[in-house]
Amino acid sequence: MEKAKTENTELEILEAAKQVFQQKGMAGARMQEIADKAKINKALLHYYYRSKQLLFEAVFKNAFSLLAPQLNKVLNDDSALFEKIENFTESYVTFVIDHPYLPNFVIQELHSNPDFLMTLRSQKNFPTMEKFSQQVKDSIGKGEIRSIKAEQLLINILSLNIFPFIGQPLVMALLNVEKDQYNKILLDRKSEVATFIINSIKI
Amino acid sequence: MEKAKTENTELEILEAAKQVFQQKGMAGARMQEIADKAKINKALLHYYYRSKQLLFEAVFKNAFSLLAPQLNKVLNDDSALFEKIENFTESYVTFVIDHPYLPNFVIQELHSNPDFLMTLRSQKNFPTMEKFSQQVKDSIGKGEIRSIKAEQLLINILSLNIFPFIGQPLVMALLNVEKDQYNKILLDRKSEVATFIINSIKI
DNA sequence: ACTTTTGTTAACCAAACGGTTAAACCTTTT
DNA sequence: AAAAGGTTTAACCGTTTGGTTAACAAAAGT
Repeated sequence: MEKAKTENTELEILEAAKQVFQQKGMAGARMQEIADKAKINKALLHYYYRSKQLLFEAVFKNAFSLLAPQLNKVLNDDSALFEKIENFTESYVTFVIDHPYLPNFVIQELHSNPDFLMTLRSQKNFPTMEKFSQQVKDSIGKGEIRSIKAEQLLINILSLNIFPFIGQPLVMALLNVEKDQYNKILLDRKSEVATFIINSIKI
Repeated sequence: MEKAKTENTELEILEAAKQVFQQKGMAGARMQEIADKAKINKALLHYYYRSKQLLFEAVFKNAFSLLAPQLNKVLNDDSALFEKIENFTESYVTFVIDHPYLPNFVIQELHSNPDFLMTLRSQKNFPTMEKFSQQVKDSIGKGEIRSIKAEQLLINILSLNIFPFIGQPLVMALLNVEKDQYNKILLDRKSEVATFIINSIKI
């Protein structure tokens, strides 16, 4: 248990920072609030992470490293196309229930820090299109699906899965439903989305 | 030309505030930056809008009042279902090209101010589902489309149209394309999205 | 045992922030 | 032409913010 306390503090800071940054974003987050949530003195934040910017980047990279495997379920999984779409839709909903603020956080902050992607892309496990593109071409060749560009299909899959969470407040208002009811609608989408996509592309 | 100068200043402030708020959000926006962009003294911001909060609300309501008619093109237009989907997809892309930061801004800020919707919902022209729900039921009854819940279809339509803009930085990174190329992909979606949806639901 | 390193805190600091004030500057009214 | 009213500004104010310091406590090394 030598370094237990040290590593513990460092992780507790990261966990507290994750909560605050993901809910309020870089600009809205306060170092004092993070310190309070981690139950430590504010100076410790700087002892472990130097600056707000670096702490934010630690949180962001950590968040992206959780999101990337999800995206790879579409892009680099070995399963067949239809099965893959079903799996991703199923598992993405579960993923977001476990990390409610994460996708919104990543997408929002990428908007103000587009340069982050340059850093992330060089990292290993960064999702790439090649395998998925080939799979789509093959499926078209075999006559399993109609002709469609892989980029467009990918955008459609991501849109249908991710937007319902990001646009939640707006959609809830349009549908005029409360949180409980909206959650049921989201759970329905576990099957709805896959059906919708496959229906559109299968021959 | 009596009140020309006054109204001009007020509108120039609103325009400058729109740019700053929509790019940086409520928390990230600075009153000084808005004043600089409007080329006036910072005190004038408070002279016309009292506080940052009220100026923000003016910008937000203005933004939503532009977005609402777009949503009504799906929900309260008189055209037939397929035609409506085509029209919306076509006009939404054009709309976002004119107001690049707007949808992201509205959706993001609703996330931190869910209470705003209460205010907005009471406003006239706030989009409602009734007409669209009925239309979907009718289309199913006539055998034009397969059975699908109106809420799910609406979420699908909105997702496919809105997400490609909100998730732009992420999707650009995944597709490994630059802005020019991504814009071409977005323009392709003008037809792609409508085709995708109609393919999925038509019998 | 004691010295050195690592972890933690209270107090502090300069800069940035939203907001206010009082005076100057225009227009319009009389 | 001068009073009156609305418009604009420079200077200022109190608070909050990210970040630092110096002293202290707890381990680790010797």
